Amino acid sequence: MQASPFSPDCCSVSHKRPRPACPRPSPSTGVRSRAKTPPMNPSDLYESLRETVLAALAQIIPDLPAEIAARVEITPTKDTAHGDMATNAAMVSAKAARQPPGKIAATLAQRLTGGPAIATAEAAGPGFVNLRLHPGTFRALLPTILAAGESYGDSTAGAGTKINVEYVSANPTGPMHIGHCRGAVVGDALANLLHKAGYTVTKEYYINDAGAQVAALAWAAYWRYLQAIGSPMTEDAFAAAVPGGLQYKGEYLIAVGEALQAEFGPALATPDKTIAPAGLWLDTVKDRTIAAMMAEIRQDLRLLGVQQDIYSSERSLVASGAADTVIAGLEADGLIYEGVLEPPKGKTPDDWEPRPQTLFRSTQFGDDVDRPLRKSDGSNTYFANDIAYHADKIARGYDVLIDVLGADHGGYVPRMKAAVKAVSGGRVAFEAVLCQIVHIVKGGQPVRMSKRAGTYVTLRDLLDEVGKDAVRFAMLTRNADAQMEFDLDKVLATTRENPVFYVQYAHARCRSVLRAAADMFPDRPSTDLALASVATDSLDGDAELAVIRRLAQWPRIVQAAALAREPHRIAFFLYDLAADFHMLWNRGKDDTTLRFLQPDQPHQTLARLALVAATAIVIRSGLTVMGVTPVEEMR
RNA sequence: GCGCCCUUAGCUCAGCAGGAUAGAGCAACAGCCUUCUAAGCUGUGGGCCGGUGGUUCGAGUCCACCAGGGCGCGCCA
Repeated sequence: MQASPFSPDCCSVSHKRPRPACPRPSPSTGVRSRAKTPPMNPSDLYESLRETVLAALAQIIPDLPAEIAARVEITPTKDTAHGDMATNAAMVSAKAARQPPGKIAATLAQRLTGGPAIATAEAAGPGFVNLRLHPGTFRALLPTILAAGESYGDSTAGAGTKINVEYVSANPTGPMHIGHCRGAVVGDALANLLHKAGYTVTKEYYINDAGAQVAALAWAAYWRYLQAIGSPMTEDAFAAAVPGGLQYKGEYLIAVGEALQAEFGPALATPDKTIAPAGLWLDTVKDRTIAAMMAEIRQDLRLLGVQQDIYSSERSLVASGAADTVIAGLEADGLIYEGVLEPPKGKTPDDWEPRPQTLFRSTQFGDDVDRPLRKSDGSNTYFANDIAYHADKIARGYDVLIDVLGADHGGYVPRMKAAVKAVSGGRVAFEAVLCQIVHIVKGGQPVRMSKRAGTYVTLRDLLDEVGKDAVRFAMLTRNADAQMEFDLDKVLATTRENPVFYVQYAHARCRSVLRAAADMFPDRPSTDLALASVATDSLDGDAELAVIRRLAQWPRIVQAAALAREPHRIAFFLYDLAADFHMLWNRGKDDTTLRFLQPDQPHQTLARLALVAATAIVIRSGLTVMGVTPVEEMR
């Protein structure tokens, strides 16, 4: 399903999964059961401060309900005049405590001031408590990051939850085009993100190789086969004989036709080299063509940096009888009946006529209307097979199924959600991430994709032109939910306005400094691990602390992005971190004593190297989630 | 006609599960730099968060209605 190869443009859109109001009780470890057993992550500074605040709050309000405590947040302040972090603890607990928030805030501030981590705490505004941390509290994070490496920021939020992310799932009817690539990138990055957040993740591709489209593809390949063996038929004559006409006229099938000729000789045609009865060749040609197309698609995906764990075939699902079994199961549950649907209001199709159909009672699970499972020729609808496919995933033990779909499939979501609920008995959650259309722009002009006009922009073309990293990063600089403009010129720009470049450049600069340091101080190991034990007290500049403050946010960004299923947040975080780092770097332009490497100041230099190395780790870690290569130097 | 999504600075977009004075880049304006830390730096101006009501101590964020844009609406996937 998803982005059919006929979608006019590119990708698609987003979603809005009804997020479980209260993050769902969660099977084993509560995703959010922090009220009881907080999944303390010692390297998450915000989380540990939260524990401190909750402890202090519990002394002021001993009988504070757990659901109130769960709403207590520690957030970075927007304005450093307010300190480093703020908590809403007093405001959210005011009602339960029957005290004005200002009073609670004042008491809380008093208790928090002067702790091991907190320098000052003061009540402010409508009941915030602003926290100012000892600079040493932030600096202490550097050894933690350096020792943890790229595992810094890993979360335990998803522990015990198995998630299947299905994405791309393009019809195997041709090479991938730019319309597929947003879903591919978003799905892949989302899966990486969920993995980092502690979920057990499977990346999956559903091969839609059972429908009429694939039959049409086989006919088209057969035409190329006839050409390969020197058939006298004209294209028009052939097209007239094909049910539904000759589709898929792209040249990419020529090689398939030639391969068929090489394997079978003239055996698939009549002796006079015209169309043989379909029964003699259709399945064979279908097999070979689908295999060829999938090889093509997998190659395209590999070039995009996407490698899925499982490829499931709709065709084999049907052939194995699994689809029939699942439908029979629903029937046994009384969820299937023969009935006649009402025509849609306001827009009655021309050829509408009431007709009894085999229907699934999706309305029992929140859908608008019941949905047909069989076509008039007796075969399954796409939906019917998709139910079976999702039932298969459910049987494989996942707790959450996420489908990354094109926006044009938004209407499909409620019925699939209903089906998953029905099949799993409500145990498994179904979520959809919808990707909006991407408009490709080049030189200020829209690049239209039209098969008829022959301007069929393939993913391969796009990758050749701008490269995998730029494509992936750019696709993640916008919420999947919203339409996006992809400017081919801008993603190649080497300026700050190109986030791909800007972030890559920050990482390259970090690495460059570390390489230079190795030359400058050959006797002082500058590995991450060695730097974890250097004294960092000299890091007290505003720009230096700004970078560390940013690094401290990484774990909460990962967790929030994973929970919201929004991988684009990683891209924005990296951009901000890169900006902080570049600013620090630029300080050294005017004032050379602020440069990282000071040949006569080894201790100060090592402290700065610790900061640089930690920054590189977090950038690398974020880029890895996005599937973008962290480069060592800019070329 | 119905349903879902979107609407934030001139432009492209953020806004982290309702929190303080709504942010960034580009463009504009004003300075600085001409560097081997190349692919600039610093600062300024710029907003009725589509509109109107509502819920709340507090709304860009939640609810209702309206307007504009996108997608979908039986045997296509």
